[in-house]
Amino acid sequence: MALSMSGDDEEYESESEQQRAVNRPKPKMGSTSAVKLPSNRSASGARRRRTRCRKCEACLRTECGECHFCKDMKKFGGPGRMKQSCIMRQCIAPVLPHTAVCVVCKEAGKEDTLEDEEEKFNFMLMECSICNEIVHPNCLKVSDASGVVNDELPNCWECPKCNHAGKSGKDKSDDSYISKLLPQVKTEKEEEDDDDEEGGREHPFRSGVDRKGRFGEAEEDGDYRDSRNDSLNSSIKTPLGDSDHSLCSSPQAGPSSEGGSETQERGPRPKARRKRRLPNRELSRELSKALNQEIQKTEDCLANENRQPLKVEPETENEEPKKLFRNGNELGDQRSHLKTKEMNGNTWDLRHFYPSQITPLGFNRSTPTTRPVPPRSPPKCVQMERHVIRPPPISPPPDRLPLKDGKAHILQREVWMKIFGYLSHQELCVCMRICKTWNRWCCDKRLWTNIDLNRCTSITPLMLSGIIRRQPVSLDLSWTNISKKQLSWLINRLPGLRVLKLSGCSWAAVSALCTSSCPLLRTLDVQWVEGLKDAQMRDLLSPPTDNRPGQLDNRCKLRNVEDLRLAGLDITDTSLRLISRQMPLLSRLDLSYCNHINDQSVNLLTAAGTTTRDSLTEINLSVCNRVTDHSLNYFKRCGSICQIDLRFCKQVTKTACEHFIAEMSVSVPFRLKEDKLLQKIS
DNA sequence: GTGAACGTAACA
DNA sequence: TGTTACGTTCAC
Repeated sequence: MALSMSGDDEEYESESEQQRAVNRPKPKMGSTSAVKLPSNRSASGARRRRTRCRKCEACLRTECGECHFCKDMKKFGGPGRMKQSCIMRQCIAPVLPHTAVCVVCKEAGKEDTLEDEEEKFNFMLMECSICNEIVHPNCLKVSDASGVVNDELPNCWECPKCNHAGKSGKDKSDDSYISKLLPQVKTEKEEEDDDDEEGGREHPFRSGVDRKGRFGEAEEDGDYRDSRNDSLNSSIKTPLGDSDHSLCSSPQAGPSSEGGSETQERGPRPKARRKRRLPNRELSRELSKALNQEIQKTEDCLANENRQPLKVEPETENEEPKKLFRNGNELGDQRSHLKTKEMNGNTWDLRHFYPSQITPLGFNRSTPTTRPVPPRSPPKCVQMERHVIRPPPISPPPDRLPLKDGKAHILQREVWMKIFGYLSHQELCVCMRICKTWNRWCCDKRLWTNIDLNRCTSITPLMLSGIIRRQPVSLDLSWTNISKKQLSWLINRLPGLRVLKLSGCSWAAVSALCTSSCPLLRTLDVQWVEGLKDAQMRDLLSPPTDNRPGQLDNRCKLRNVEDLRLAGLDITDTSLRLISRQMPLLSRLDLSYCNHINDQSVNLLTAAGTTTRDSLTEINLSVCNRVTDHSLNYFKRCGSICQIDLRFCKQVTKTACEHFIAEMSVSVPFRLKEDKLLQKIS
């Protein structure tokens, strides 16, 4: 490529223009788009394309063949126009290409030849996210300069020059809002870093506790004990994304600088740290006021650190973060009931009236008329789609916790991970505030396989990015006011999602499933979804309607679902026909509280030639008042049936159940676990 | 605002 | 040389 990596704006532009003139006299699309600078005019170097790390979990995957981009590929029968990587193979840590060299010495990265962590850092190539220049930190002869290492992306920092000049990926001069808020938060960390330096290196635990205490802004300059208590309190309010604060604005780390960057300065060399910008006390006050807004900005910061161009959208819903905090304690921790006092009565009641596992207790079908109306309009999440939120790698470095004296803690990361595995998500959020290393470790997706946002009254952009960063296998968004756009955004970024719970959401939101492909989904919970009837079910189960080239796929989007929860829906046999055809792996089906379900429905599901006849193992027909004793005869056809829930079916008699058990006992022994709840004796 | 399209960097 | 896919532009 003829582009100069060290060239200034003019040089680059002119060259780019030349190319444009030569290669495409009449450009239809972008010309040298892959290397053309973003609108950031302060950039001084050509932007270097990054490439796969080839090591991360995503890189090691094979193409799914199912996603939008795979379908475009020629190998999968598409036209090959989009030229994008499989959604499942989006590299978590894209690296600089092998051809990248230092703009000063023209040499490649030399960290591999060194042992010492800090030396490694000084001799590795670092790309500035602002000016795009790639240098060895060691080659910068700037004294008393400070670079800010991007924790999220390998070999990425804000170089001392840009950092010193106060430049940003965003044009601060044009955005007083950001310039007012983001730097303040950074400064908070900078203050600590400065303190660290002044007082020598601090034990990471102590340092971290202070940090989180201040960050949560519970108190100003509280002592250790106070700040610990405060942090615990604030942790209860910790939102999903909140703990990413420290990750996002963590000034240090980077692949080779982990720990090393915490060591003392070495002469005039630039080092990765942040500069003091505000007195801490003043900052704390400011931070207290600005914290809510800053949460959203943190995500912008995060995205910015990922070197994605993004627009800045001021957070207009100032009270949002409070709600976010309140709901944060829901995260996967069913043990917590702390939030119930703070929730409105309606939501509180519903939480208790509609457990996810329906256990009919006599309440009737009319109850759902008090379906929780989302208390607020869905929050804006427009900008979320511009962000690339990269999930943290499995087993993020370092291997051991760096200690005050420069040594490493005796326990290895995996031992810590086992310990973290015993903690609730709330407690993990506390841990994430302790120190940078714990922050990284606690974000490991193995600790977040199940994220529960059930009944969060407001799903915010920050929460969405927090979810993406944790890549859960199971996600419960039941009774939330998530919007279609948000859900679509989520689904497309959770390729490994197996369990999705959307009960009580609106059809408007759930309809996102119609346009998104989630081939790995095994459990889908759409019970009590408002407006979900036969017509919507057809949309949900029918193949994609996109007929553009490469988009042809006649298979059901939910063909691999094994567990389908449809309680409380006004669906009829029309839907059941579709289900029996389109879901060959369906094993568990919940049709409780479905008033239109009758014997004929059961007949359909168990008819000869249907896959459900053999695949069904559990069926819930409780409180289906049109189901009669006759249905039990149909269930005798099912080869794999293990549980039939007919509780509170008015037209089903205990006698019929006992008769069923007696007949089946010849081949498959059943018992009555409860009244009209038939269960196979294993 | 969104996503398709595409030039071309990166690499085998 | 062929393939993959990053980063950008622009039509809708």
